[in-house]
Amino acid sequence: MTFSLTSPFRKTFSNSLREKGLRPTKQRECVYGIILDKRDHPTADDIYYRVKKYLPGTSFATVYNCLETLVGCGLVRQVNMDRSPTRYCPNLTPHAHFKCNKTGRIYDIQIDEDTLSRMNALVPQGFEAENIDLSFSGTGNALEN
Amino acid sequence: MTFSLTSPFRKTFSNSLREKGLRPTKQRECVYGIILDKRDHPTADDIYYRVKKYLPGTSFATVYNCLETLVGCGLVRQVNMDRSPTRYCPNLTPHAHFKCNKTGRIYDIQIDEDTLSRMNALVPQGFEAENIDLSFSGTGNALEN
DNA sequence: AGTTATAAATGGAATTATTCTAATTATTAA
DNA sequence: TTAATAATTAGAATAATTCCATTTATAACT
Ligand SMILES: [Mn+2]
Ligand SMILES: [Mn+2]
Ligand SMILES: [Zn+2]
Ligand SMILES: [Zn+2]
Repeated sequence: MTFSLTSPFRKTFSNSLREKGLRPTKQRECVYGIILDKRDHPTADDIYYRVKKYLPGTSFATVYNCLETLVGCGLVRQVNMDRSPTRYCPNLTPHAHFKCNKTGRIYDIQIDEDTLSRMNALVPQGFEAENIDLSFSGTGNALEN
Repeated sequence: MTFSLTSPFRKTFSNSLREKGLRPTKQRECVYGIILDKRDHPTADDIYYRVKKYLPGTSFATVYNCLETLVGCGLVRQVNMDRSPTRYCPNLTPHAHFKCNKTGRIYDIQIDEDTLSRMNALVPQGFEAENIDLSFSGTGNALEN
């Protein structure tokens, strides 16, 4: 059994890929579905093992390939904290990340427009920022989930 | 010839180490001096080759050991952007980093108190942030240096 | 100064996340 | 269908960093 996206997500998925002349394969759909399904910022490794439950033949290289493709299409975002393995996030709104050093869990933190524009205003003249990255680490309650 | 710190820095250096019962070795002094000397956010690799000019017998492991020690003493900070090699920064004031995707150079960007406290205010109740990390990437003029 | 205890430095091997390569398989369009 | 092309696969390669066992340096104490 393959991992099937629900209608609205499947539409976004195949449109985004086809716009770039890429093919909506079952591996790509599965990887995307898994990232959407449990928004816990999984690593490639995490994703690999989850994908295997649906498509047992999937290789590690494929997971990395799919992730690169999905990032390239703007469907998911990479999250890097320190030197730990890259994590993947389907939340496309402007948001920061909080990593709890006790549990290792990563939480989304919304950024309001005001604070966001203040952060952007830090960038001096002559510089053009294409990307902002804000992350916190410390300890956080794990009440949610 | 060993890399010698100027008096005020040497004082900070040996005090910070001795506070933790650590020894101010010539390798540690050299690594610290190199990071202070050219504030270009060098990688361990960069630092290794610069150190070798002063202390040719230095090993890679030692550079990593010294860096870990200096970070532990709060004399330098690690800067991580994406998955690229860790860089080292002697600027201990609250500041963000801007990476130019064309040149690879990393620039310090000061953060004013106001913006800083707004960023801190994003952290929800129940979470205690020990660290903030703000980084930008894009294109920047390389006029300085 | 000389001895001893401990910390640090060293070279090389090991680890680990990620990327690359060459061969096979799937998808699409004609 | 067939042919062209793109994607997947297994495994090798890469690269930053860490680990390990040994040697050397440092500092405290005679
Ligand atoms: Mn895992
Ligand atoms: Mn270099
Ligand atoms: Zn997120
Ligand atoms: Zn800096």
